Amino acid sequence: MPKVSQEHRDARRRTILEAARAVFADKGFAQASTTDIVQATGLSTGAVYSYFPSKQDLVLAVADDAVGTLADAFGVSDVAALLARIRALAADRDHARLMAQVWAEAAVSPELAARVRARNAVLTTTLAGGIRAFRSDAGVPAHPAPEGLAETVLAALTGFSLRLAIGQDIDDRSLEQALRALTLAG
Amino acid sequence: MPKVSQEHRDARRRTILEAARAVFADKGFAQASTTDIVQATGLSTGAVYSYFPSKQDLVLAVADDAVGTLADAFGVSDVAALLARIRALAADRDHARLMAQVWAEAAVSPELAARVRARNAVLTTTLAGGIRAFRSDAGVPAHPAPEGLAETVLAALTGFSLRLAIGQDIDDRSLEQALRALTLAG
Amino acid sequence: MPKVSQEHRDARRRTILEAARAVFADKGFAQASTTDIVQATGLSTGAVYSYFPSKQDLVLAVADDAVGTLADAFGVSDVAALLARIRALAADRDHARLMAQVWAEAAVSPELAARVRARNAVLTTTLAGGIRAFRSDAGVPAHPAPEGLAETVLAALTGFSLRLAIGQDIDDRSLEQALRALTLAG
Amino acid sequence: MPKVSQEHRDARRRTILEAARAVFADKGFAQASTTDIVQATGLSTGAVYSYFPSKQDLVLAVADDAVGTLADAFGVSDVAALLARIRALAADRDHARLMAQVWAEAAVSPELAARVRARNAVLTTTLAGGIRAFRSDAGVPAHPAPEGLAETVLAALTGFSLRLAIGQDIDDRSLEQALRALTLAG
DNA sequence: ACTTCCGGGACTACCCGTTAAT
DNA sequence: ATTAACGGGTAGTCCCGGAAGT
Repeated sequence: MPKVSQEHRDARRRTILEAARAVFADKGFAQASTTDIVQATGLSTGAVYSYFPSKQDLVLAVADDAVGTLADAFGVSDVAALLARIRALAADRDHARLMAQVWAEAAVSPELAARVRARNAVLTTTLAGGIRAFRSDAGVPAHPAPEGLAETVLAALTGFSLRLAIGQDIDDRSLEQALRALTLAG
Repeated sequence: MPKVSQEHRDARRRTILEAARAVFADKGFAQASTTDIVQATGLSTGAVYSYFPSKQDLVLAVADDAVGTLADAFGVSDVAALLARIRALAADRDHARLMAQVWAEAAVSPELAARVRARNAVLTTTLAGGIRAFRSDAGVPAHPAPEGLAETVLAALTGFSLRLAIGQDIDDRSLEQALRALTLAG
Repeated sequence: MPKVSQEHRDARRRTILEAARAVFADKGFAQASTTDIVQATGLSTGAVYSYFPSKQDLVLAVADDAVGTLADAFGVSDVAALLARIRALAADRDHARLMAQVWAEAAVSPELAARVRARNAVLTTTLAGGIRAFRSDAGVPAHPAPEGLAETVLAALTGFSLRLAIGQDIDDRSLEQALRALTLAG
Repeated sequence: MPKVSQEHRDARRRTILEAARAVFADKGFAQASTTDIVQATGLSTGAVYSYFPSKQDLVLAVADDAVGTLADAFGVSDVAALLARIRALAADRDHARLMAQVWAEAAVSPELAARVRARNAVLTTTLAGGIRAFRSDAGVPAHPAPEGLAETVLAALTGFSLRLAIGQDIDDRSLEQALRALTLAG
C-alpha cells in the first residue's frame, strides 16, 4: 500500500487547500487554528503537515490560490465574458471574505505583499488590454494610457469586494455603470 | 496617583490608543500581542487594562477611530478641500495598513462589520453631496442618483488604499483623473 | 475631620470583617478577590487596607472570629443553654460554610493550624466541664476522662457542620440523641 | 509516540492524578498552580491538558477519587475489618488534608457538593449495615433506626479527620471507645 | 490626617503550532 | 499515516503600594 500515485497526492493537496480556504474565509487567518483546518479536511495532523509543512505555507498557498482565481477570471479576451466573470466574482461572498484576509496579511507580510503586487501588475496589463478592446468595440477613441484606467477599475472592484465581505450588498447596476464610465472615460 | 483629572484620563486613553494603533498597523491585529502594546505605551499591563478591559476593546476602539478619521476627512463642503484631504489620506501608508486590518477583522466580526457599514453609509451620503456640488461647479448636468457614483468612488479609494497598504505606489494623476471621470460620468 | 474616634475605628473594622466573612463564606478564601470584599464593604481599597494590611490578615481575622464564635457558644455552664447554642450553630449554614474554608486553610497554613488547635484545646476543656455537669445532673456516674468524650463530641459537631456546609440537611433529633449517648457513655 | 495502548493511557492518567493529589494535598486546591502539577508529573503542559482539559477537571477527579477511597474503605461486611480500615484512614494525614480541601471546595461548588452528598448517602447505608451486624455480634438489641447512628459515626470520623489534617493528633483509644459507645447506644 | 484610587507587574490557566515515536 | 507529547506564548487577573486629593 505504499507509493500512492501522483494524482492521488494532487487530489489530497487540493482537498486540504479547499478545506483551509473555507476555514480561513470563515475565521480569518489568525483566528483559524491548524486543528480547525485538520478537522475540516477529515485527515490527520500529520497528513496535513506532510503536504504543508507549516501554517504559514497553508496561508500562502490559499492566498496565492485566491489571487490566482482573479487572474484567471480576467484572462479572457472577450469583453462580455469578462464582465460576466467579474459579476460572478462580485457575488461570491466567501471569496470576498478570503480576499479581505489576504489583503490584511499582505499589508503585514512583505513576502505575500510581493506576490500580490506581482499578480496585480499582471491583472492591470490584462485589464488594460480588455479596455482597449472594449473601447474599440464601442467606437470610442483609444486611450493613450489605459493602464491608469485599468488600475482604477481594479481598485474599484477591490473596494466593492470588501463591501461584500462585510455584508454590505452592492448594486449590480451601479457596478456596471461605473465600470462602463471608467473604461470609456476621457 | 489617585484622583486624577478627567483630562488626564482622556490623555492617557488617547496615548494608549495611539500606541495600539501604531502596533496594530505594524503587525496586524492578531499578530500584535497585548505585551507589544503595553510596551509601546510605556505603561503597565494593569494600567492599559483599566482603560481597555480586553484586547477586543482595543481593536474596536482603534478600528472605530480609523474609520472615523475617514469620515472626518470627507466632512467638508468645499470640493477642492475634499480632494486635498483624500490625497493626504491616500498617501498615509500607516493609515492604509491599519484599514486593511480593519476590513479583514470586519469580514470576520459581525459587530465591527456593522459599525463599518454604518460609517460607510454616512460617507456615501457625504460624498454624494460633494459630487452634486462638484458637477454643478463644473457645469455638468446633475446626476439622477449620485449615490451610485459615490459608492464607486468610495470603492475605488478603498482599493487604492489597499494597494498602498501592500506597498504598491499609486499614481496621483491616475487617481485624480479617475475621480474626475467618475464624478462627472453619465 | 481628623482623628476619628476609637469607636468609629472599631465599628469600621467590624463592618469590614462582616463583609469579608460573608464574601469568604460565599466564595471561599482563594476565590474571593480583595475587590469583592472591598465592594461588599462599600469602602475604598485603601480604607480596607488601612485596617487589614493584606488579604492574609483578613483571612486570619475572619477565621479567628469564626472559631471564636464557637468558643463563645460553648462558654456557658448551663447544660440546657449549651445544647440550645449548639443547635443554633448547627443550623447556621453560612457559619458552616465559612468553617469549611477555615479547616481547609488551616490544613495548609501552619500558622492558622496552630490557632485552630489552640482554640480546639480550650473548647475541649470547656466541653469536658459541661459533660461532667451533665452527667451529675443526669445522675450518671462521673467519667474518669471526660476529655476523650468531649473530643468525640466536638468531632461529631464538626462533621455535622461540614454536612450542613455542603447542603446535606441534618436531623436535629439524631444530633441530640447522639450527643446524649456520647456524653452519657461508659 | 503515537498509537498507544489503552493501558498506557490509563496509567498516564493515573500518574497525573497521583501527582495532582499530592500537590493539592500539600498546597490546597487554590494555591496549587497548574505549573506545580505539571512539574510534579514530569510531563508537559500540553500532555496534562490532553488528559484533563482544565484545572477544575483535575480538582473534580482528585476529589472524586478521594471520596471514593472512603467508600471503598467502608465496603466490607466484617466489622473487625471495617474498624481496621477506619483506623488506617484515620492515620493517613495526607488523605485527611486532601479531604479538608474537598469539603471546602464542595461548600462552594454545587457540582462537587452533589457528588459528595451522594457518596455520603452510600456510606451511611453501608455503615448502618455494619452497625446492625456489630450490635448483633455484641448481643445488643437491634436499633430501630441505625442510620441516625451511622450518620453520627460518620460525622465523628469526619471531625477527627479534620483534626488530623491540622496536625492535632488523635487518641486511638478515644476514637475506638467513642465508636463503640455510639454504635451500641440507645 | 485620612481616604481614595491609579498604576504596577508578577503570575495564572490555557492554547496552539509543531515534532517525532510508533 | 497517526497521534501523543511538547513547551513557549497569550490574554487577562489580582494584590497591593504610594501619590494625589479633601
